[in-house]
Order: sequence, then structure tokens, then C-alpha cells
Amino acid sequence: MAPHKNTSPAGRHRDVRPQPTAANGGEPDGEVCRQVLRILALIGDKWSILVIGQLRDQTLRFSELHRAVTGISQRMLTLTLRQLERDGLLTRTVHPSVPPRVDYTLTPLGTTLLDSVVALGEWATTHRQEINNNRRRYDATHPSRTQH
Amino acid sequence: MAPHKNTSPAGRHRDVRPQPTAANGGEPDGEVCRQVLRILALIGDKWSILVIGQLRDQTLRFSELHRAVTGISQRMLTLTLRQLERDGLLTRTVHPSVPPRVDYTLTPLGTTLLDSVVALGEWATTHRQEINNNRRRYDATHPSRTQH
DNA sequence: CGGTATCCAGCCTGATACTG
DNA sequence: CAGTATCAGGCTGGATACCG
Repeated sequence: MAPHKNTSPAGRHRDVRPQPTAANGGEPDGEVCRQVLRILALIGDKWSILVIGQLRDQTLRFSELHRAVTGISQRMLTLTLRQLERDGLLTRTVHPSVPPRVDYTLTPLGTTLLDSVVALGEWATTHRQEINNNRRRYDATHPSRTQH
Repeated sequence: MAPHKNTSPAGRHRDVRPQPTAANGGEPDGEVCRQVLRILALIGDKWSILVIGQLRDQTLRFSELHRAVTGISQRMLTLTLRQLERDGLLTRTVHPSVPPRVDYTLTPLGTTLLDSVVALGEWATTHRQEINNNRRRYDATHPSRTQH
């Protein structure tokens, strides 16, 4: 996202290319993982999922999304929508009226993605407590850095 | 990741709290989405998935992971492993020998997560070409900013 | 081998101000 | 209403050096 371009630092999981370590046969990492990384590059940012989630079963206009997605700035909403539109996950429809009106709707592709993502959400729901317990135990067991 | 602490900027999808817009009933965003965000906070960073993927069906020591995960720095490998260990996704076993030897293995929890994530990977594999086409079309159709 | 501690470049995001 | 443009600050992660 953001004024496009990404060379390395702070760029999360973008730049997903073969990159065969040196001159080996290739596939030093799992192929599956690289595929997953591709998705994270699509919707692994701070807002995409929230936006897609809002459009799950309804069409919304810009201002409605702005209100629905808690805390998003106008700028990030625009950037996020453009990215999702580019990838074909949603469509942008401009109604030539005054004042202007722009509707956003999930495409079939976007819908299938959301469905897949929801599966992950279920994993989270199921194991949320377990993870919290693990963390508490770890922080208690490892006197080291408890974040001063 | 990184020297812990996160207040807002550049912090991707961390800080997932209720945050009810103002004084409304709550749940302005979908509940499912917030759950998904929680997972992204776990493994949505640049390296976690790669590391977990490597441990899919084997135990590896630090240096082996370092070699297996293309491009990761020693620092980030350590940080990533600590985080995953804290969440209980993998275990760290120190063998008191000289030279030292530390083994990393996926826990059952980590394995189930990987399985869920792999499902997403399949979505990516299936729709990869479609997305690439969408992008090409978009970039061709929208003369606007083709990234100067 | 397996880390830990610093330094710091540069991307990402929120805030703000301004158009059609 | 729906964006776009600009700016500043903070977080992220690579590089480097050192330790048990």
C-alpha cells in the first residue's frame, strides 16, 4: 500500500520471488509458504480484511465504509480500496450525480477469499484462550525481558 | 516483533481491541474479522510463516533454520522464534553440549495453525493467475498512476 | 553454535489541508 | 461526498560487532 514501491525495509511480506539462495536447485522454502505469502501481500495489511469483512453481504459507499471500519483514515481507506479493486477483489461503481456517489461491492473472487479467511478466524476463536495462557506462562517463566 | 511496544504507526494489525467507535453498542466491525486480525498479529509478519513451514514435519536447529529460510537475518530469526515460542506454536530445546545445540519443533497447536494456513495457500494457488490478470487489466485500464 | 546489543535507513500511517 | 497531496513521526528490519 502507500505511494507504491517497495525495496526492502519495513515492507512486510511483499517481494515474494523465487530467490534460490545462490545457485541451488531452488525451493529452499516450501512452495506452499510462498503461496501463503502472496495472500498476505494482498490482505495481510492493517485494513484490507476489515474492509472486505464489511462488504461481506452488502454494497457500501465510501462514507459508509469510512464509518463502518473503526479508526481508518480517509487516506488509508482510499489506498486500501484501490489495492483491492486492482486485485479484482471488489468493484468500484461511480454514480455521476451531485453530490457524487461511489459504491463498493465484493466480486465473486473477493467472496471466495473472505470465505477462506473466515476459516482462519475460526482457528483463532478456538485457540484464543490457549494462546493467551501460553503467553502468560512464558512471560512468567522467562524472567528475562518482561518488557521493562 | 522487534523491541516490543506498539502505540500506533507502522504497527500493522496489532492492537486489536474492542474500541466501540464512541458510545455505541459495540461491534462496528465484524467479530470474525477481529479474530482474523488476531492471527495476523501472530503470523502475519514477514517471516513467521516461512519458519513454521520449515518445521512442518521436522525438527531443526537454529543454524539449519537460518539456512532454510532464505534471506532471513540472524536477528529476525531469533525474534521470530521467540515470538512463536511465546505463543506456544513451537518449542525450543537446548542441549547442554559444546558447541551448543538448540532444536526447534512445532507443537500440536502450531501444526493445526499451519494446516489452517495451508488452506489459504490453496486459495492463492487456485486464483493466482486470475489475480495477475486483474492487475494487468487494471493497470492498463487506469492510465492514472502506473507508478511513474 | 546460538544468540544479544546497537545503530539507523526507510517504509507505513495518521493528520491536515485542499479540490471537483 | 469522495478523493488527492503533503508532511512528519514511529516502527520495522538489515547490518554489524561482540559474548558464552
